[in-house]
Amino acid sequence: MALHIYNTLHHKKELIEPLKEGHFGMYVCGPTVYDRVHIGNARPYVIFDILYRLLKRSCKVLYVRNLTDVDDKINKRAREIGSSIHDLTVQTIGWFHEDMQALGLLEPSHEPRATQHVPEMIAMIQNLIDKGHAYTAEGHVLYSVDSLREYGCLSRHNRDELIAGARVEIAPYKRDPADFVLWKPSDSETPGWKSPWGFGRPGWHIECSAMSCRYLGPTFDLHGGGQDLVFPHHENELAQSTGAHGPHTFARYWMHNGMLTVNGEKMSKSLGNFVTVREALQKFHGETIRYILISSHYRQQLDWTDEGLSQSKSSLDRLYICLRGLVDDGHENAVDPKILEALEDDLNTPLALSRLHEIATSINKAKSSKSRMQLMQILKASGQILGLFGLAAEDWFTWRSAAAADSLNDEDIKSLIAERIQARVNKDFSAADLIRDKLLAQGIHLEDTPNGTLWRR
RNA sequence: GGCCGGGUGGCAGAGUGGUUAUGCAGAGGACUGCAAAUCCUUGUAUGUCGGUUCAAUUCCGAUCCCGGCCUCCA
Repeated sequence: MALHIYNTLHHKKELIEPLKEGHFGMYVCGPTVYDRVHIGNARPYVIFDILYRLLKRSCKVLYVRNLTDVDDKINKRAREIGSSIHDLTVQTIGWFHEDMQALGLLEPSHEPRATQHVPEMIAMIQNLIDKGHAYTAEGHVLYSVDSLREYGCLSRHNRDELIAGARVEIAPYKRDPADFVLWKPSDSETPGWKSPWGFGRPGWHIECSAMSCRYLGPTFDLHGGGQDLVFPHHENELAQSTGAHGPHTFARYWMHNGMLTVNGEKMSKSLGNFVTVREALQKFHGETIRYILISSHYRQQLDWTDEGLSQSKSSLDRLYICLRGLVDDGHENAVDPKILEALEDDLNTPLALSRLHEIATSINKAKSSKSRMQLMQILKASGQILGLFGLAAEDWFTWRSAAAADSLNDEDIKSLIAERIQARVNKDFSAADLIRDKLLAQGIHLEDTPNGTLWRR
């Protein structure tokens, strides 16, 4: 089976066929760098990381994920904390990379920054003006949604509804309330660039149109992000790019992930109900966070709970227990075909995870050590396409969260285990059990095996 | 109001027009000094009401409820 993905543009699953055989170009909207990313922000990055890993098996993939480092929220935050915009964005980008690394993400091919592509944006805006898709008004350049018949086709909004929408900002310089800003004037306090329309800065959407074209060309394969970007961000990107490069298609496939919720409500900065990736990492390993993020289908909503995290931890423990004793021969191992099949069917990660557990069961039931080892290698390779099993099993079991930094350290644990072994040799089982209880109270699980006592957190 | 998605066992979460995943938690058994891990067994799950059908959790319609978007959003 070949890869099928649900295309937002056509509202159905479609066979993915690259524009250029053997090559694949994808663009994912990255963060606006004024603050730590939260778990909801991280969901698409994890999802598209898995798509990237899957595609890389058969194609040369150009994966572009931008960094938005010019935005009014950045300006506001910099003012609030008395930092320069440059320092704020550089620091936030550093945090972002730390968080993404902790979640086990591969680096994209390109991570373009908006501020480094202003000339491309200016050229594109000029192009839109020349083609009659944009107009200038009071130092602004606005996109005229009226100029593009298909405006609204991605989000299925029609023009009448947009005009009726109560939340549209009706600026006096707009010809139409639904027109959106391509370029706006800056004063001496806000960052800006010289342009044919005066000193100013780009609007929100133009950077993605300009940068996707710069790195992937006017037509490329797949564009993705969260469902909340469908309108207005992606609709407007589509309008800009189509206006500038039409009639060529912009992105051929659009892919959007469902929202993360907390107590059934969307996790968002404005509601204040968000958990930053950083905060979650204080208590749980990045792989546990990744596991919960892929334990439901990417287009479904996912409710973020502590219960879900601990279930994910337990599920991962089971898999890592199976990988104990695996001798990695360094060979590229085969991924289980059923897992590939699940992923190729619109990235069905929960089904892929269930298959991982079936393999785990067969490992535990394996009769010969040879077949056991073979299955272990399949399990590891199969998990890795999901971005799991980035650690050796023993490192997974001994990992200690920052939140538990004052709990027993490895040396304490080892010496208590040694004490207990001595007690068991002496048949002093009550002393041995006392030590075991003490460790368990600290979250340390012991396992007596024929080859000695194993422990895990 | 418009557009879109969803309601599955104690919890999480897939597939599927008939035999009904997977994990977590629970119960019983095997194993163990006892545990743990593991294996085996186990649990009358598909919001409600209709329709189509030999057969519906799955298809169709209605209805109730929940969530998302409608110019801050991943």
